[in-house]
Amino acid sequence: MATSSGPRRIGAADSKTRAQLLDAAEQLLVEEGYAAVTSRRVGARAGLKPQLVHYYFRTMDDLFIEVFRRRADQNLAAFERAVVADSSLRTLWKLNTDPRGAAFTIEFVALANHRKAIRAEIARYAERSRAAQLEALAAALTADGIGPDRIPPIVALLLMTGLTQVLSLERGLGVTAGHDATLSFVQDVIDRLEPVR
Amino acid sequence: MATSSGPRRIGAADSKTRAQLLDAAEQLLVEEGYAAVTSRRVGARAGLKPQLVHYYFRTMDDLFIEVFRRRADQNLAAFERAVVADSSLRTLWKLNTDPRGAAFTIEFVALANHRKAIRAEIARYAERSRAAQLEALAAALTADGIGPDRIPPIVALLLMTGLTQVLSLERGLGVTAGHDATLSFVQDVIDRLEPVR
DNA sequence: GTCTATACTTCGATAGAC
DNA sequence: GTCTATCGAAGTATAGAC
Repeated sequence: MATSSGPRRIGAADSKTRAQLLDAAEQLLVEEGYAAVTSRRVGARAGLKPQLVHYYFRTMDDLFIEVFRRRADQNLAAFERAVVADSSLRTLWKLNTDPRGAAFTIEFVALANHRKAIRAEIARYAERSRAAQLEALAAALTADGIGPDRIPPIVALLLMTGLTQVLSLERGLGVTAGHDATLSFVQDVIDRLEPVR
Repeated sequence: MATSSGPRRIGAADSKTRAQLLDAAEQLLVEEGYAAVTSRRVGARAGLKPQLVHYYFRTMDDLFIEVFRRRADQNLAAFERAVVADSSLRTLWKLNTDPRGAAFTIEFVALANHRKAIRAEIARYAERSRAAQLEALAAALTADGIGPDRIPPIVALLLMTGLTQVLSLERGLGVTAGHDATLSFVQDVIDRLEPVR
């Protein structure tokens, strides 16, 4: 049952202003970390009044969730488009090492660590993303003649994900010793499995 | 040259009160994330006045750095003690999968993302830790008959680090599909290289 | 070494006029 | 849909008495 005067007005989901606020929030998040994403600063970055943040998003958590969902959906769609075009191991590796979005991911994992609503949203995306990647990788390994007895696809996926993750994380710290050697080692393995013609 | 009245008093490094504040800060960090580590909450957790935080640590950044340094030194010392006692691949893997300190690491990486002084401190530790682990892993691989032509130690190290990292990160999100299969796969590999007698 | 007191800033969120 | 105005809470940091 609604209260007497209505809980509070909320802006339309297809508003242009709303999209501008999401853009501003995402920029701040990537450039300065989630602590910089406050209603006041998001408003200023968008050239709008901070109160509009609370008009379009009930709480700051809602804003974070919408920022995450928007980007996550885009990433997943891009991955699936790329795999349809070319599902080779080489392509999957290239998609995984794409550095864009590394800062984005780190911030959200940190946020997830102490905000339940956000953790739930990220977990849902992680599972969807995992399923899509596992399917693609399993197919690529089979095509290259690597059966699950050699290495189960899930193991290969976790190794690949972990490796790209640790590389981008260390790069963020300015620690890059051994990175080039590792990248060319992986590239050699792929080149041997999938000779360039 | 010191200013007329002196910049500000600072507490002794061996103070018991100071150690209590560090303990409180570390607990808050692990349990609730770095956003919960405020002078007021640290003071309350330690059963002390919040102003004492500023007496023992000039700024909150200084406090974070001391928290990090203390734990990092302990971890590094423990690693080196363990390796001296037993430097097998099996032991190195076990040390790496130890879940304690996963939350700790995540919080500091997030912090490093937007606080320069902290990033520098973490980078220094990452390099020291990397060198120690690389040395130990290279020796273990050699002892097991795996030459650098099979897999360069740095590659093996980044794979191992990345894998344990992604596993603990996902566990934090509640996403654990495929984890058991992956852990037992790694265990099988180790068991084959280093048969239990 | 610890206390009280306090200056100053920034935050989330809401009410109500336009 | 956007504005002004504002409340109340929480944060960092400092000064100075005890």
